[in-house]
Amino acid sequence: MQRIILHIDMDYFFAQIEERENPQFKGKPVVVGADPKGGKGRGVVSTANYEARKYGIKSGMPISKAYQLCPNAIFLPVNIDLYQKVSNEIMEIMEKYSPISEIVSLDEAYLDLTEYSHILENMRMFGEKIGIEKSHKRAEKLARQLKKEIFEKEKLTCTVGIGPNKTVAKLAAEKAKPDGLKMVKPDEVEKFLDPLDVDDLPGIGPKTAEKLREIGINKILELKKLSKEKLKEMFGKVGERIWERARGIDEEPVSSEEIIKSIGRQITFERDTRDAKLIFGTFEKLIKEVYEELMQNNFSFKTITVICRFKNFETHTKSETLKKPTKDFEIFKKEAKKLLLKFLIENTKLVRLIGVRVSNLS
DNA sequence: ATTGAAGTACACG
DNA sequence: CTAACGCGTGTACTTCAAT
Repeated sequence: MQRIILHIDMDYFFAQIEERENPQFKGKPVVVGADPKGGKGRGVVSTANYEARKYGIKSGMPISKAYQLCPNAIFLPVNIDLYQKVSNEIMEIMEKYSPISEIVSLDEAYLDLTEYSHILENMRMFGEKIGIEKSHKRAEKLARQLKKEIFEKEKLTCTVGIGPNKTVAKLAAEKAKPDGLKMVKPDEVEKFLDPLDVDDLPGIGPKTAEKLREIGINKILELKKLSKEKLKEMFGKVGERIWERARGIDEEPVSSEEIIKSIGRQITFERDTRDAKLIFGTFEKLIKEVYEELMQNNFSFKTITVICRFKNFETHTKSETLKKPTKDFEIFKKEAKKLLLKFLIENTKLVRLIGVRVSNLS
């Protein structure tokens, strides 16, 4: 079955909302993220608008580096409640366009329009059977309409990619940003993918891209020369997915069902520390937050994992799996603290980050 | 031989 | 002074042990 998948991606989402709320920011570099604290901040950039990007500022970058690049930018904290509210409104609009949708994050979603086209075909609307060509025309029209509705109701722009599957739709959107609309039809997939960089493909991150670069592979066209077996040998199971994606093959369905598999919290201290009072006090807060979320979902847990990152960035985990699933807060607290204490006993380095996670939920 | 547990690596938004 | 690297969640891998 030939599908028609849309990927909807809001443009520089957090920063665009801040521009909307504060029109005086328009045309100026805006950086949403951690507090730069005069260049000493420890967090990272969440989103930067295009003016800020001109200075080389990108999401994920340490906020201290962003501050170096443009100290005069407008630095704003992440107002997640506002972004969540706006996101909900947008997703509600989006979901009217198809019963098959998938929300990926606050600012990204997929829609499967195949059904829609299919229904039209079978209905023989307007007295004629609608062929694949017309289905694509209709999908594009719907995408334009969706963009228009989001802009009129929310005063925010987005980019829509259309393709035969999620991978191609996402890449199409990626290449059409900002405020764009791009359709890649089934017979155009190869021509579209070949010149792209390998790390454009979902599943290829910095490490994988570097390994490929080492053997002289930079573009997807070159990546296709590697056999499935070779990629499997290099990257395991992921390698096979890479082989498929390089050829525009991706059967992943658009699906809204999400199963929570773990819940956790972690925090980086303002300064590296060995202060037991501070460490355990902070740890209790994390435990409480995790437990609260656990109870909101009425979950039992079986496995507790404690994460500890030291001054030198070495990160370690310790975990314990209980005999039986439980929802008991005291057991959670006691076991988690026991694990954290082990770290503090076997290691005297300053602590940068601590975290706690529960999994094996039921 | 299979399963489970512990710990780590990597990816993504 | 000796660079700088958050948070939350997921998958997959390796290693080791128990059944």
